[in-house]
Amino acid sequence: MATKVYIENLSTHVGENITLQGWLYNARSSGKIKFLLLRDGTGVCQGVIVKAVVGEEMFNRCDQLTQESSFKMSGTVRAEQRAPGGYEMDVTNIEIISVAKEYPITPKEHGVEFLADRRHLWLRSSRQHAIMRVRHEIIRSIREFFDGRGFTLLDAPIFTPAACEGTSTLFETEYFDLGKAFLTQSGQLYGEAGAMSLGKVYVFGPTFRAEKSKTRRHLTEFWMVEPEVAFNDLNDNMDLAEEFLEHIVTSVLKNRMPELKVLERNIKFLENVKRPLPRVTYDEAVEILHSKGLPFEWGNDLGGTDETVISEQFDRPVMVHRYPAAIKAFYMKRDPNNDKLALAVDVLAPEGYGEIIGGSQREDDYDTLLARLKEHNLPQEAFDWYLDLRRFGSVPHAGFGLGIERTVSWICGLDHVRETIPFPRMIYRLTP
RNA sequence: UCCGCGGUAGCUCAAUGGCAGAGCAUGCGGCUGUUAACCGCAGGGUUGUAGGUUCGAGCCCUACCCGCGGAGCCA
Repeated sequence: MATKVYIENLSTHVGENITLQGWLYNARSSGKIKFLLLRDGTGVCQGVIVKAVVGEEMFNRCDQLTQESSFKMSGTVRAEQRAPGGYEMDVTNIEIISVAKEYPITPKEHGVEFLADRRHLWLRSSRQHAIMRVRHEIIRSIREFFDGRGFTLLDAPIFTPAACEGTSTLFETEYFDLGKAFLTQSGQLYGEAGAMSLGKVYVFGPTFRAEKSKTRRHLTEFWMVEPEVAFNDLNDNMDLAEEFLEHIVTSVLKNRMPELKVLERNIKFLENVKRPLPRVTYDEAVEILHSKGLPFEWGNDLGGTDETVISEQFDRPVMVHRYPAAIKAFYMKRDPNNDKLALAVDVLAPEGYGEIIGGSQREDDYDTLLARLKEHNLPQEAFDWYLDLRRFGSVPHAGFGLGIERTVSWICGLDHVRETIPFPRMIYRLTP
């Protein structure tokens, strides 16, 4: 048996006799020559099989290989201008591992519903493969960013006793003799506790929303990374967010360009993601909307169309800060210069991808936070531990949350978040 | 929850109220450089469900089922 090699490493094996292991991606044949496209998870390589070289028996054996059949292919690696990856193999031996039944996903077009029902197979297609690799690079670079800056990963619980923000509809479940438990919608409150111990932390895990949202931007289960830093104010928070975004996008451009090419992503907007990112206040954002003729009333939250119009004014992500406090969560600190405003910041991605980051400086005064809890009709007992963070050595602190799937969707240039996660969970989809 | 759109072959889609079709996939045959290969032949249908109008319904009408994406809410 020749050396086993991955397709991504073919360039170091030119002229050698090696073996590739994988699945049949596609096949073309003539009377005396066949072309087998083998994919192995790292790439696709075309094997050239000439009847006069391998003999009639092996040549005919290849006909058993249906789409997605698994097999081994041995032969000599050769640089080839015409091959998509730059290399192909002159095959001398084929070993069939498993012949695939008729594969439902053909190289032609399919509808999203058909593909979603076969998500476990859809993941094998080149486009989904590319998205998963970009998703991994985004997550890898996020960890690299925080780990390289003295942050500690702090895992927040999935089961929580009450809503974090009091507004969203949550999934609930029976929890032994303790009544109801809810699936977390955010690890932030726990991140704040971690920041008071470790200074700089990030929570990274799945979150759940039971809202009946049916849009291209919503999942019921999605991943969020939430840094929280003691002694940071809103400006520090925005500095961190823009450096963070720059790092993620730079990493993807550096390490996943072939995948972006598969996705036919126009990288113009990605290359623009450099500090500083533009910062506008909510008031200025409202002025932008009015100047564009949109009927927007001060005090409302920005809708999807509003976000798109604002983001179109800039060539890179834009930070909108100091929102009306009335439309933001109870834990956000008010602007000392204007009690109607919260020290909040949202980052809007370009090209209409909407909000990818939401964050704020947190209310650090005990009495004020207690009053906010009452204003929002939240049960004080459930937040008693959270109030403790203000009882025992409270400090200014701030943080934000970045939605992984929306970020993947934006960087890949997709039109729906359902393709950004291996097995999406949506209101009408729990399978596969 | 509300608004809008859709459901025809395994898949993607056509079909003025008048014989239900094409491409791909599958099977068979052909082809020595194919790039979603190409050429020929073949099999493949309860037009989402139930009613109604009509000489005649995939098409028009009513109800229901399922799905899609937009609003709201949010990442």
